Amino acid sequence: MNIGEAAKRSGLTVKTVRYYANIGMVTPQQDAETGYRIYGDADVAKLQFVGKARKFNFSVEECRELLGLYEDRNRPSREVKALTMKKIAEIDARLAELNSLKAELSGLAASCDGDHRPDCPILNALSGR
Amino acid sequence: MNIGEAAKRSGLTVKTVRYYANIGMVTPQQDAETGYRIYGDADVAKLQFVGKARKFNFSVEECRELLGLYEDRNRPSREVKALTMKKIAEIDARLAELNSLKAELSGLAASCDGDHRPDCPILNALSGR
DNA sequence: ATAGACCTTCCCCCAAGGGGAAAGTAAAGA
DNA sequence: TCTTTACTTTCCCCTTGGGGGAAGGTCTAT
Repeated sequence: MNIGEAAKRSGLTVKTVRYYANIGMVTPQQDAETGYRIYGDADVAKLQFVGKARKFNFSVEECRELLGLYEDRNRPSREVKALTMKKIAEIDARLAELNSLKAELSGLAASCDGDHRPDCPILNALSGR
Repeated sequence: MNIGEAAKRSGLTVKTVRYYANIGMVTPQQDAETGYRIYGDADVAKLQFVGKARKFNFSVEECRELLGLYEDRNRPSREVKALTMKKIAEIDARLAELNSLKAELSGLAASCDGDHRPDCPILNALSGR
């Protein structure tokens, strides 16, 4: 099938599918005459795989790694789990960061009347006073 | 003072300070002869202000807006509070997203033995099986 | 034959700077 | 005074993960 159909079946955009081909992540066959990319069912499966992994916040490089593990029928599940745990740890770090940020901003917002008057504790805090 | 001193006092890198000058956020005077940027105390205060706002996750464009409000001695504090509340809402949305992501990944990780055997529920989930 | 829907490569764009080259300037030591 | 070193300038490419669009080739239907 052509790239449009592969994109539709995998739920990705044509641009994205072409990008994955360019970076060597999912490399379809190519029609020597027209230059058209030719996708098979296995390619579409890989595209879907990568699409899901991306939704799980894995970076493109991590997706490449996961895809390698996915294709290796003998790899230990340990490696996949390690990657997943690392990703969870990253999310935890980001959660902690955002939570403390939210607490600080909430504190600032609570101290600001938010009316027509110009006095603003938020700006005062930002300006270091 | 020169850009290096301004950077040190504001806690930013020289690159960042130069970038802020280029995009018109904090525009110092310039020595007509040497082309050196000349920063005053007011410029350093603005740089510090922007630095703090950036740490609070405000985008550069939002910092520009906050800086405008900061310089306008008559603006209503309402506007500043609105910007802050919007930022808090964004953080909340991101927190919700990350939390659900973490739940899904944790579920996957828990179902995976993570040993030497090749069977891996994580990869199975990603491949849609 | 020709229109419309595909496809290709190519190049620029986003945020928010970082890295580094080439060249000018300033300050301090020998 | 000369030289070294530190500092500054502009310029250009790099990052993530593609999006937008131009110019041009291809395919399908009428």
